[in-house]
Amino acid sequence: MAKTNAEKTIDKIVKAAEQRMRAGGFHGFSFREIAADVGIKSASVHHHFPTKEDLAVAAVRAYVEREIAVLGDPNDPKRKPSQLVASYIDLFRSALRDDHAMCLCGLLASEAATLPPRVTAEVQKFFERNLEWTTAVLKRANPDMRAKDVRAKALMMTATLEGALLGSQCQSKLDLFDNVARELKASLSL
Amino acid sequence: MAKTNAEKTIDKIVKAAEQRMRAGGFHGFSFREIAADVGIKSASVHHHFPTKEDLAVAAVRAYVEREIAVLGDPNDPKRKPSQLVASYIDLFRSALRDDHAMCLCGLLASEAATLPPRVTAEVQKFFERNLEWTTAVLKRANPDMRAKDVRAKALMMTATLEGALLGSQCQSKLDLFDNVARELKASLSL
DNA sequence: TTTTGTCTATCAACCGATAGATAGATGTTG
DNA sequence: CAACATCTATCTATCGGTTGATAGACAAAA
Repeated sequence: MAKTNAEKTIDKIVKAAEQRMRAGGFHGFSFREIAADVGIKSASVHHHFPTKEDLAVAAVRAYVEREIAVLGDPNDPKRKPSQLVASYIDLFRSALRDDHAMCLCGLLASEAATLPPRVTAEVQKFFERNLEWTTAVLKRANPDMRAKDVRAKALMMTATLEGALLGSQCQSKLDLFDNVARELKASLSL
Repeated sequence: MAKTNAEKTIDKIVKAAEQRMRAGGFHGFSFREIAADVGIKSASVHHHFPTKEDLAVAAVRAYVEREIAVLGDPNDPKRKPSQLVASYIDLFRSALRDDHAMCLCGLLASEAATLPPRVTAEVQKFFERNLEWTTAVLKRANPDMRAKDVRAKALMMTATLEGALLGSQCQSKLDLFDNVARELKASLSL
């Protein structure tokens, strides 16, 4: 089923909002900038997303859905846990290498205190979904480990990657990220 | 030597700017908000800090100097490396517990792409100074390790703590941070 | 004909920044 | 010491520009 013109416009708006937010956060972009990116007027953006909160929520949802889809099933027997971890790391790495940008939800999480409530809620979902996925993978890799310890390892994995993204993009050095990723892999003993 | 009234005002402005930025980033605060926090008018803030960039630079500098001063000498023979690491972790933890806020430089690093150049430069210095300190500590703890590996471990330590701050403050759960911190300590084998 | 997506035009509020007045502190000179 | 001059920190008032958001016209599509 082909997309209607309206759906194409909406996709373009959401994509532009994601990119702008990944560069400057929720307070760092405007409807007029988004409109210019897409090639329409700001009133037309408001027609699809009445408020800035609506637009940000849509952008975060799309981002999270895309991420979860790329990661796939953590219990897929055709993929080894070590491969899944590697693909998880590579997902974060690609944000830096391909988009030269932060993880959208990492950036928004840091602004959480000043975000509209529904945006904060969507960002929280990102971390919950990540924790489910990473916990499932690490549970497969460490079947004998206590659930609490698996969870702690899973938390650390995401935290380390988000933090590595922070530091690396500030200094725009991909090798910083790679050093951290290598060390992380080692500490997970996979 | 006592502080003049002007110095007191400047301190209040810088402190307010730090707090506002730690909540909403560079694009998330205004001169009028700062002025209201301090109890003066926005024109008076401009008198001390002509541009927003100037104010942000001053806030970051003060933040970094304070952090380095709290950490102290990484080679102080009276403090064991494990104690120094514990105090480093606690520094990040206190941001969450006492201020209910992000690390200023962690937040600004994520906005780096849209920051005025001198602000980005100060934030980079934060990470450089942190890397010097953590490398010195971990070198003491692992005298036989190759310098490159020590550096990687040091990078991971800061990255993990910044990332833990991100996730924890978004969900406003201190125990998330503590779980990550415990796991980090374990992986450093101290 | 109704619905939909876009437009133009506009709003009040807020933004960073500047100009100029004023009062008080500080310093200089007779 | 007294008188004058300068400097400093604040104020009020305002600038041009931007912000998120709304109203209403219009054309195309269903």
